[in-house]
Amino acid sequence: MENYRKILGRNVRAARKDLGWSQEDLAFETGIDRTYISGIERGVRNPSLDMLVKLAKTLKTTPSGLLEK
Amino acid sequence: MENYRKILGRNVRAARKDLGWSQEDLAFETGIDRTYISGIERGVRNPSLDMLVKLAKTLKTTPSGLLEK
DNA sequence: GTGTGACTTCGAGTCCGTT
DNA sequence: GAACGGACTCGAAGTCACA
Repeated sequence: MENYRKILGRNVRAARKDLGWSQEDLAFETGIDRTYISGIERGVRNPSLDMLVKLAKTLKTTPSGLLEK
Repeated sequence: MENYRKILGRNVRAARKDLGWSQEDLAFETGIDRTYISGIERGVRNPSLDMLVKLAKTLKTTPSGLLEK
């Protein structure tokens, strides 16, 4: 089973760095806690669809895009 | 804001019907409760990433594919 | 065969801190 | 700036009876 938490983590981190943001910046922009962002990027969290949508919007991509390998 | 719960619901229902399955069939194959499947298809639930992965695998698609418009 | 409201339980998500 | 831990709150997970 492919680990989609890891895939999501990689994609979030890449998209965030593309924007030149720190985790704290992304936390502020999304309104999501910074420790939670950290957990998502490390692949240890299991976020809800609403979270994926928030992240995707802020990172200027789509939920679908965040889950592509 | 596009409603990704509805998008997911539409895609799950379409993929399920493509396989000629009832909600009960899908519930059995995924191990998820039938009423929970119903809630996802109607867009009233906010499923986690792990749920999306389970559904995608059983429906022979990908989490990313389930979130495309 | 599906929609729906109500319910309990446990993990999603927040907030504080330290390394 | 980021990883990690503890304690907390609230909503997702999971189930049921009934329409």
